[in-house]
Amino acid sequence: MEIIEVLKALAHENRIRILNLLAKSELCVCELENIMQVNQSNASRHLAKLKQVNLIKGRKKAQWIYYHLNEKMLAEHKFIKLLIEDELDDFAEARKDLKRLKKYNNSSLSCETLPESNLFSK
Amino acid sequence: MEIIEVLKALAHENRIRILNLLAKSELCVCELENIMQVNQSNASRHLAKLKQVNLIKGRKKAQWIYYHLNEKMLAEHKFIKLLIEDELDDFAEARKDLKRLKKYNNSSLSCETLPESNLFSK
DNA sequence: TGATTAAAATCGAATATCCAAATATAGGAG
DNA sequence: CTCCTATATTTGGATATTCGATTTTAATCA
Repeated sequence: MEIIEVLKALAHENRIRILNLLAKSELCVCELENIMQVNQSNASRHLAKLKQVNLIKGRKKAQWIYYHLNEKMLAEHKFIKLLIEDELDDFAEARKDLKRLKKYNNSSLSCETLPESNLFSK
Repeated sequence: MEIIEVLKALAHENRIRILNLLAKSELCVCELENIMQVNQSNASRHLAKLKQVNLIKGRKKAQWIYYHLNEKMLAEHKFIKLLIEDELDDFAEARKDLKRLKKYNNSSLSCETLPESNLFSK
């Protein structure tokens, strides 16, 4: 594990937004796409970079891959945990993401029904 | 203060090495140049980026500018403090820098005498 | 089997970051 | 003032990163 590589992985708005969301709940690409309002290619690419440096892990379930934070990594590198938990409150975009996550959780949408919905009026 | 900008400033080997050194002692550009064995332009450029996001501060003394960590920033963003203090032990280049810093401190060299010395056989 | 769909990988283009070398600035020292 | 030296900035080119669009892979299901 090369610390500089981890820092580079952390130094992108979309990747920080993903970590912020995954800290609240496990999510798959299609959910991240909708909540963050980015396209599939973008979400997937940034997830790949986070996975590459072991910040997140994927868990396959049917045709979806649910991503979650790699707790082992966070335990071994406390600064990352601190960053995600304590530093994102005044990052506007991350706050909006949490609002949309809440809206999504309150709806009864799921991966199966997301495509035909327009919860966030794409 | 934009957290993403700070993360970008942190995501470079030479800048992390600078922070690692400044955590041990206040240093000017010519000292960093010698200890890190990079050229003047390189040291200066990375210092500028660190200063731009408020991670370090400069203190002018005669013709030298001595740089030190911005303690206020570290106090307000604990994850940075944790990163610098706890995560660089197994970053080989940073360890070498500390050895050279020690060697420099044990020598009786200073900014005045550095140019004509060849402590690190440039 | 073939159609559908989630996710990953690839493409070329745009943008950003990096570098060393050269130049500029600014503050002593003579 | 002029020369010298520490530091900063600019330049031009190389490399890296990012992007949306598209294609590929792999799993599901009719």
